[in-house]
Amino acid sequence: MPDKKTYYITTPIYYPSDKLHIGHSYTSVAADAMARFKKLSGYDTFFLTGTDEHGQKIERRAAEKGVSPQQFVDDIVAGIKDLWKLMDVDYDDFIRTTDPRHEAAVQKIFKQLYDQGDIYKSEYEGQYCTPCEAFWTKTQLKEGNLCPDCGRPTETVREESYFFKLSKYQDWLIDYIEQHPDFIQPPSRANEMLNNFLRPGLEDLAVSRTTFKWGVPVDFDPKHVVYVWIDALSNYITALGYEGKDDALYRKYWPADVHLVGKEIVRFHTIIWPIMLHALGLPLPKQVFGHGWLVLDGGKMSKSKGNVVDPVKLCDRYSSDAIRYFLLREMPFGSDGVFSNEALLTRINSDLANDLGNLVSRSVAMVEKYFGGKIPAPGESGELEQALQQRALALPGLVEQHMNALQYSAALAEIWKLVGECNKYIDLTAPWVLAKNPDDHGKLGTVLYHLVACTRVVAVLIAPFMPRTPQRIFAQIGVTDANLQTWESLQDFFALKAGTAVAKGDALFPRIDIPKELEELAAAQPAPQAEPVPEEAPVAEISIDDFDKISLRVAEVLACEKVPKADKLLQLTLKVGGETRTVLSGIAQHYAPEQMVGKKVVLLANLAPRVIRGVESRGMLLCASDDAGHLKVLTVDGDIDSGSHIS
RNA sequence: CGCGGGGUGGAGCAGUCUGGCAGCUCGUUGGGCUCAUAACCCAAAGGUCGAGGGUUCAAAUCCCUCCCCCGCAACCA
Repeated sequence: MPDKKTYYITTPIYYPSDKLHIGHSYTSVAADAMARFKKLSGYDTFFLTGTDEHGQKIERRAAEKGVSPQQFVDDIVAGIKDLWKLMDVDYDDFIRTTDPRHEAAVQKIFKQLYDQGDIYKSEYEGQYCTPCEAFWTKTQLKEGNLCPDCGRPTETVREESYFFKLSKYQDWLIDYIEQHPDFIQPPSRANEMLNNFLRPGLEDLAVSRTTFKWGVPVDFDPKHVVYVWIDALSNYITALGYEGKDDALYRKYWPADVHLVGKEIVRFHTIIWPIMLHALGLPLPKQVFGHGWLVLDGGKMSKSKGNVVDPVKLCDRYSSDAIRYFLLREMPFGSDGVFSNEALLTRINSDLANDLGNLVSRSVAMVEKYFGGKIPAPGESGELEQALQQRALALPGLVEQHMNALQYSAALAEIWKLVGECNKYIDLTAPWVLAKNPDDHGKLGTVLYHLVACTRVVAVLIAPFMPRTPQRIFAQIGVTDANLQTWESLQDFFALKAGTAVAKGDALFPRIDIPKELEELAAAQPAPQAEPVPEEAPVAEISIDDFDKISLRVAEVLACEKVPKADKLLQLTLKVGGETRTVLSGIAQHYAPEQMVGKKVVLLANLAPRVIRGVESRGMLLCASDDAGHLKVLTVDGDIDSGSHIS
């Protein structure tokens, strides 16, 4: 048997610090559908997913729960695997960065890069927050070098670190990207990478850490662990056995045909990863596809908004096939799409229940009613029949074209055109009229045969997208022979034998009463939860002496204007007793400048001055804010002279 | 001038690269049908294609200017 063409597709490896949400399902379902499609259409396919399990965040999460990091990730990974099972995400391998096979290979990769001089040891100077045990870059820090996590001051610390020479390869990469327009998809993402990162110049990348232990040790310098870049990205080849005992899979499947990634991590996959591979002398993946995000009605998904969409609940309620269909049909793969319950339910009703489900239902019902449940033999084909046959025969090719461009939505739309044609065909031929005249019995048989035959084609083609529904359709139209469920069988429109017994079953997708359903969903929606507050450090008690260090004054806002080019900053001119000062405050999204004028506000008056956006701010306005993001400035209760002291 | 995406009937989108009657799904209205999951089929209404200018026989599409929205970045003492 000749070797089949191979196809290797990957998802990102997810970070198991929390349960996955519908956004993760989106990527995995897309990868799964593609893998299934390629298998169906004759490729030797390999589909990899997995988890990125190292790092400080996991280490800390585990410590908070009082379990070992390994125990912590084991639990979450079990949940992730359950989710993929529920959603029929049928991966060929699940790589965990804690797998010994992976860790060993990562050490070898790291060593090789070091030996050839692409990784060198140096010092990494950064701001370190001791309580959080975390390094932060200059850009991550809050003003005054405060820790963005806990708000406490950080100190400048030099940490020994290994660095990867990205800069050495940047010109090569720019060239490569320009020469390979398909490498980064959609093309807008390539522009983003070139303009934002590559052309301005790359800095060498710190690829090891000494501040936490939960990672792959650098074998020749065990005080270091390999940091996320090399550890995580290399999964795509370590899973195949690269640098392992048996690299047959690597030799067979690498380079990958496509890495599917969310748009937020395109950067790592199109800059760091290609450079790593190139430095190792390995070929690059053929394509990195950055897909869009599911955006919720009310904005991005977040726990504090209480709008995280749980894929498990959706699948339980509507079936995983329905959810998969929605995810793949609703939006073009490269762009963001809105997820709403209403959009989901409308899709399920119109496409799945009304169009497809009802077509199967009415076709099978007529075979039962008019032909005693046996599929009739087709008679002579008229114009309508020939048109249907041609469409059905052309369909696999069209679907394949769209899938090769990762246009899932277009592929499904193409399949649904045939569904639509069938429904129309029923109206045009009016089988219930034919049934009344015994002379038309043959014609009636032709009509019903074509309906069932088209249904078979549809069932075969939707299998990659909706793995469960085809079997339910086959059961109804009497297709038991596996040979009638293959890609090849679609070349013969008449493959289905007359005389086959049909069996009417339950509705494939029961119609949903949308207004009622939306009400129930709203009622079931959990109230917005506060973000679990692991990072909130307890505030230490202070003495009255500590408080005496703080000078609070009443200040009157004389003038106020927006700071140009800053979304959040207002520049206020304040009268504090006899003195006038300028203070900047990040409240522009809550107050218009004119609203502030005349207010008597509370000023932290003895705060060290600071220059922000070129303006010196002398003091800080006191404001109250809640978890939901509301913000109010503090004012005094009634009139009192500006400059008054507050204690 | 920080980077990028977007503005097309009531809603969500395609079409823009490569100029040629403005299209799809949902919704609305009217009609048809009774095999079917109140499903299906047909028809209609509904758009100054964000604004203005330019090129052209012809612009949603190409060029210039401007406005608005969304990410990212910045910023939030």
